Amino acid sequence: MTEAVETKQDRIARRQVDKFEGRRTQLAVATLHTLAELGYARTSLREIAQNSEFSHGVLHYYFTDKRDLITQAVRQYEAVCVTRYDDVVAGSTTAEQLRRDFVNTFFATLKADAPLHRLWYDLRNQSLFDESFREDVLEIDEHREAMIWRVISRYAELSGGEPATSPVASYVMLDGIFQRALLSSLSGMDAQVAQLEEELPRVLDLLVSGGTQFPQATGRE
Amino acid sequence: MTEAVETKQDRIARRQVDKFEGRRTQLAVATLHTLAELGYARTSLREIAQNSEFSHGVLHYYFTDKRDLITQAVRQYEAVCVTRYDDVVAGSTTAEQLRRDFVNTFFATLKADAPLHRLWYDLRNQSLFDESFREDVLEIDEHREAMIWRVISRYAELSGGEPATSPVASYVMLDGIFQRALLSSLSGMDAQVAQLEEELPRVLDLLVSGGTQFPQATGRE
DNA sequence: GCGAGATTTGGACAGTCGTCAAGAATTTCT
DNA sequence: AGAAATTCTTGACGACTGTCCAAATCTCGC
Repeated sequence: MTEAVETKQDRIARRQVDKFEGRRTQLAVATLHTLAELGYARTSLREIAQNSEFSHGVLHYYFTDKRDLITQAVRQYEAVCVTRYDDVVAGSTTAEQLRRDFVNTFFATLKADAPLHRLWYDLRNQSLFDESFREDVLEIDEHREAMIWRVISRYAELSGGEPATSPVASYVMLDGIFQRALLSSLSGMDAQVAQLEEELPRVLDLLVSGGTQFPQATGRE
Repeated sequence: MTEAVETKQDRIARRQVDKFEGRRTQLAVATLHTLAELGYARTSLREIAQNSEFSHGVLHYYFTDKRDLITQAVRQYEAVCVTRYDDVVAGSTTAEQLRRDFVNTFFATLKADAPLHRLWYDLRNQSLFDESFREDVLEIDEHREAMIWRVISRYAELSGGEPATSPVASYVMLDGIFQRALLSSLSGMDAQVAQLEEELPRVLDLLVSGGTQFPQATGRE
């Protein structure tokens, strides 16, 4: 039988593949940092390499393309961003606590991860021009929407209300607030950031108990 | 007196200045179209010149910089975009009519001017990385906010309600819906665009009559 | 219609870009 | 330890960028 030999070869091959994948993610992380710093338009492969411990040639050893590299970096971003409010949802036992923790986390990540967030908006915008980004962008946006919907539906549950809008509407409205707060924050307009922070709890109430209730209150469609 | 002579020279000089400014706006329009087509990251001066009837060298005769040129193009955009709902506000006599006309205009320009809108979001995002764009972007965003607030406050007036959020919150929430509808539209996800269109009237009601009323109902602060 | 000034052209420049390949350096296997 | 395979560096390439400039063309007052 060749089984024993194959498993041995497989082990070797798998270890090599793992190492290969390890370097890929390592370089993807360096790419992510460079993109967050410079934005898509001004990020070059040589600049990415300088933010890693390798030279620029190695990027074409691990990635076929610049597109391949950036796509991988975007996927790295997703892993970081998409579970941001899960602890808030899991750890809250009252509506007031959930609302407070959500608002705090919202503005904490706004300030702490501002470069990463502006990168996301940059890449999402690129997908409006470059079709090859669209698939990944839409998938990440779905996950972000689901993340927000977990907050909204849990808040409705705890407060005894019903969501007032669809999942997608809830997400994009809160995302609009986040984008504006990000722009204000990076522009040093602290007063406006504070105003939005003060107003966000009221918006949350608007989205779950205000006005006519959203017809289909169940999840995605 | 030299007055007669000066007015004559002035006439000549003014005509030349007018001609100069005319070319500037003409080239700024060509720039706007190129940017809307390719996005900021892939727009080059030679590409802009090809979309005009001149050669690439002439751009440095009328503009000092690439930045100067793009800034001028952005200002061109503002003139087009910022009065979009004024007719809707002026021509509506009932809340129902205003709501219907607003939603229709909202999705009409979404589809008709999609390239222009994605350019705006592209440039607004650039300002997150490039400080030199921020001033113009913030000014345009203020005008857009004021434009939306005219709709919201008029709708509140006609419906006998009060705005439920601040001007900035109303604007960014509706803008979030617009961005998402734009992405969905460009991605061919017509069902989602239709869903948002169907939901927008309810969102509008949420923003003026739903939940607790916004404390300071007057204009900008 | 002439001539001075305004306008436009097209090429040259110094950089930077993504991509690639040849060879050095390193790791891994026997 | 030596051989084989891998990983990484370095330099080169053609294409493209923003900028600048000398010369060609055009405009318009006289």
